[in-house]
Amino acid sequence: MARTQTIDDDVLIERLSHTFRAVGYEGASLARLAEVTGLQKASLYHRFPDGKRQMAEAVLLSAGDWFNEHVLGPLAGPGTPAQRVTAVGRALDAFYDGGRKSCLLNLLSQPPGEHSPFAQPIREMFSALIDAFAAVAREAGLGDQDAADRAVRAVSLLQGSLVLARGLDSAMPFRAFTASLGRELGIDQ
Amino acid sequence: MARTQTIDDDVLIERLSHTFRAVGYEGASLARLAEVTGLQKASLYHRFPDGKRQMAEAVLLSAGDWFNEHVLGPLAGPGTPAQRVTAVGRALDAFYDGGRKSCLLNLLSQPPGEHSPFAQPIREMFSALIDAFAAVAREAGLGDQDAADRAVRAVSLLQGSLVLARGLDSAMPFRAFTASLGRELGIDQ
DNA sequence: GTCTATACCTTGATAGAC
DNA sequence: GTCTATCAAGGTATAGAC
Repeated sequence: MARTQTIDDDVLIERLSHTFRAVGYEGASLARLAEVTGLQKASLYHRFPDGKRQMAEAVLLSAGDWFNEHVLGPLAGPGTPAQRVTAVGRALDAFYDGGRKSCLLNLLSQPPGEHSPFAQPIREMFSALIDAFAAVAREAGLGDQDAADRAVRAVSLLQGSLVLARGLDSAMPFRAFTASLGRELGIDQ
Repeated sequence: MARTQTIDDDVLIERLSHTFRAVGYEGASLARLAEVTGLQKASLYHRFPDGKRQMAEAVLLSAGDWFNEHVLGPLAGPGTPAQRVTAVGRALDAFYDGGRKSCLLNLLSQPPGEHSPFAQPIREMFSALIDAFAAVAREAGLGDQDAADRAVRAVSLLQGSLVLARGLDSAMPFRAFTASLGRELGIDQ
């Protein structure tokens, strides 16, 4: 035994993600990451030779893939704007577990020093979500400027409702966000 | 020398606050805190016998005082709702330096273990701000439920715009928030 | 009240056996 | 591919002189 992989890449990433989202980058010590994955630290380094930073990058990349498939894709896909936004609301609810899980883009925004290796992917993912919201709002009939403003507001609301949900230890703010997303983007429901 | 206090309590707290808001709780090492305050670690422990946790608590308390004086007070004070909200918008702009500084309530929400010593004050401060926003919205003529919903949205927008401002490295989302605060609370401008 | 010096522990990371 | 054992560095915290 132990010559073959004991834990699948997907499961591994999932558990790392869970930990980073729960305690943040600095709070996720290697000892903790080893514990939640059931691997020893040396085994984690075998999978991620560049260490913790690479683990977080992999988690961020995985989250980006999920977002592309379940959020950005559907937003640009078939169906009426209302249908698409409703589907995306459900996807976000699943992704953030009804407001119980935090967003990596928030948690990874404040760690190492000034030039974080996560800064660029974070910026890109925020921008992509804003653009996708703005596009669907334009499709629903809004002008360019109005659609852009509402898209920024919608992403702010998403992030802020998650912060508030954690701070209040209540799912309510996030539920209010998902319920209001369509209206926020100027889409009749 | 060195038998008398070399740095005033207010200045000390201010510099600690600046650091916690810049790099978060775990990112704020004692070495760093000593450096920014100009004190040695042992001197910090003389001022805060319970160590780093107590420093963060003091910073949180100080921020709470500032909020009471410049935000919660004015919101309940004299003037029309529109005037009060405008003044509070300016205060928030100063407090968050136009979106360049983060919110302690976000940064301190995710650190030590499950039962953070900051959880309760954070919850109370979020609740107080929501209540204050709701009260002024009711004064402006909104119904109880509508006012409560909008207050939660306003606080979510505040937090989210700060997250987004940091992630995008742009003041725009936060500026958009302060500009829209009155409208958000149902107040004619 | 602040300092220098240090104790002690946890951190991220590596070496080498199996 | 995973393990045990270990390392140097940096973390929080303390002792004791001035």
